[in-house]
Amino acid sequence: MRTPVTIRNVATEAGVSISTVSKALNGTGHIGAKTREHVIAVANRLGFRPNDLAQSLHRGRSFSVGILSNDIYGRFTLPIVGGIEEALSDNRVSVFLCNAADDLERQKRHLDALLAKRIDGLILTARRTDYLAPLDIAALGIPVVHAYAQSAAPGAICILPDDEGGAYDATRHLIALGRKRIAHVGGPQSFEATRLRQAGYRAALKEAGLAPPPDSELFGAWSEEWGRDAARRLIDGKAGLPDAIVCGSDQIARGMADGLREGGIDMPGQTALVSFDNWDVIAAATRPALTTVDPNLKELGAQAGLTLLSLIEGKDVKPGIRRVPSKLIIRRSCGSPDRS
Amino acid sequence: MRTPVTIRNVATEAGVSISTVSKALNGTGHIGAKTREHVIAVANRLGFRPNDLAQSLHRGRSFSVGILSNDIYGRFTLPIVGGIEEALSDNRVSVFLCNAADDLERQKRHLDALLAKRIDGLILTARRTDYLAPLDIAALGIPVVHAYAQSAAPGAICILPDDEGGAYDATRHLIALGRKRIAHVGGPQSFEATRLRQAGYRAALKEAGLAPPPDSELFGAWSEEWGRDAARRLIDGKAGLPDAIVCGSDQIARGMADGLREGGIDMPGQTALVSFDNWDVIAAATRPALTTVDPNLKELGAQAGLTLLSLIEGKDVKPGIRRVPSKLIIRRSCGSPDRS
DNA sequence: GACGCTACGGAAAAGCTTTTCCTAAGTCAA
DNA sequence: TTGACTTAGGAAAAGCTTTTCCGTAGCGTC
Repeated sequence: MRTPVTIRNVATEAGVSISTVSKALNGTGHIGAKTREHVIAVANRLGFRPNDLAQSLHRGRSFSVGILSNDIYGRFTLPIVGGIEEALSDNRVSVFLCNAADDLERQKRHLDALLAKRIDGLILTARRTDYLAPLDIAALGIPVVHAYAQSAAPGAICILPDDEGGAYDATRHLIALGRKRIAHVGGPQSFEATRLRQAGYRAALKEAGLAPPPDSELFGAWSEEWGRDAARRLIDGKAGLPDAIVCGSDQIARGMADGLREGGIDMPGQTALVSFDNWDVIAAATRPALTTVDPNLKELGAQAGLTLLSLIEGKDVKPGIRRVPSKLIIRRSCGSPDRS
Repeated sequence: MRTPVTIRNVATEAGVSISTVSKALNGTGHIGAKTREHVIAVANRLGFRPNDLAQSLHRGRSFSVGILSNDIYGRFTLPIVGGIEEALSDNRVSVFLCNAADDLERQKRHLDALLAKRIDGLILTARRTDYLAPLDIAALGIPVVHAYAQSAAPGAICILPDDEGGAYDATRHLIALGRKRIAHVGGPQSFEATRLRQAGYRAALKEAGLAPPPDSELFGAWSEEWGRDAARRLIDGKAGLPDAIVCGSDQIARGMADGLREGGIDMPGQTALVSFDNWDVIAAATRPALTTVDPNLKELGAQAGLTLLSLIEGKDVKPGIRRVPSKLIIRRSCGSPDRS
């Protein structure tokens, strides 16, 4: 392990003082052009890289932030963290990743370490959008943004997906394709996301002068198995087969597609499907490939990162919930020309 | 944004010098018990948290490391990074996450930032195990470990999954269950992982005095579609249906299972399946649920983290490739009692 | 030649902590 | 009472950088 080159090494080699090196490299003070060029050449030759820790000590800003995730293993985490990392690294800020893992003791340890490292700010992420972060953010003394998580703290800033708007758009899309008897098969009702997606579905129906068919708003697990069960219920139901189904997630939709196909239903001919998540490994592999609402999680992460940056820079940011618009990804399951 | 409490604030409040505060809090030097208790009480009351940056400057170690991932969005990344993070945070080391995204310019920027922040070490991860990191690690001057990636650099340390051993175990398991005509349906031959899994399958067959049935070693994409195609080829093949199939991934196996079921084949009765990845969203949802090789990626990450820690602490670590043993996760597809 | 102004670079202070060296006070033994 | 030793705490230096203040030299003008 090599000792990094310090400003003193450069000063000695260049035959000037350390303040001259600093000024030459930073273009500050008054350093003659010849001296400046000479110092820069020496610094480059020696591979001098200023010690960021020392700089941070002096400038009062570390150009690092923490991501404290409550679910580092969850599939939503990847695009969110990816979006955060990209937005911040593009702005010279490095990102610590910490996994709290639903463990308050671990969370405390991470916070202690991050605060000791004088991070400029913190982003909290969770597994589900209705997660209430158990954290006194005011006591941290640094800017905090919640991404895919909420907070009971006054003045909190939360960046969330637009579940209601996404379901509204997806249902509108089906209506625009001429579908009239549209069912909704959601996840667990205990999830706010389930309820918001249902609300968006209902809003679109209402606006079109339609109503949900009888017994066609169903709820179950976030699983393919529930999707297959729901398919059987809709095939066997007294109300007749819906001509379209809004599924609460790609997994449910995949089960629904398998169940309908095995029940002899042609998709999207007899029944069209749309769903949520744009979880590619599922959505693209389902037969037919799923038209699905992409919650734009990478963009959500990027907005969280940039919002935190604004806070760090002392800009005014309006507190509260901000919802990132989703995108409808068209594949075959809805029956419109495949645009993917 | 509140200014953090410094050691000077504590010294002033406690009526002692800053060196006394440092000694009292660290249990160094000679500080009387009464003075020590008083200083600690004041420090706690003020919420003093030593500035880690200043400490790092003095002690020459930052207790932070970098993870430079070449695929932050890939599904292998989650458990690897999770394992790294957990192992290191349990040892007081914080983890920077950086996404190089197959972009040498971005990679350079990240490295510059990390080296300036005087990280203690670096872990490189990639999307595939045969990725050769394009990096002169000797020039970094800090310890480096590769996790799920390789390096042409002499003395490099690479932690990889045991693809060959996992396929060997899975195939041995099928043989132990009495299967005799065992096919192999892998991913792209351009992947080292495909070739190693095939080698493990062949080793187990050879050891049992068996041979691959004719036309039963097939290769295609990492996709369900390829799995369905392969199912048709095996059903229609002249060699007769194999009584077991080793699939190169869960995705391939899922397509295989769908293809076989739709071709009227009973699984695991007529044909048993094993596969690779233990990608839960696929493996558990496949009908029948997949017996699959878990490459133990979280453990791989943990070992990478602990290996880096040993390097940082100046311990002797043998260079080269280290393979983390996999685990065979038993579900229904192999035909043995469901132990999951 | 004297005075004033500006460019230039060095020394010192500052940011925050830890460690070392020094000094004073207290205690004990002769 | 004196000398030796130990405890206790403060001042200064160190880690690495940036910034400010100061002094000197050079140049131009009167």
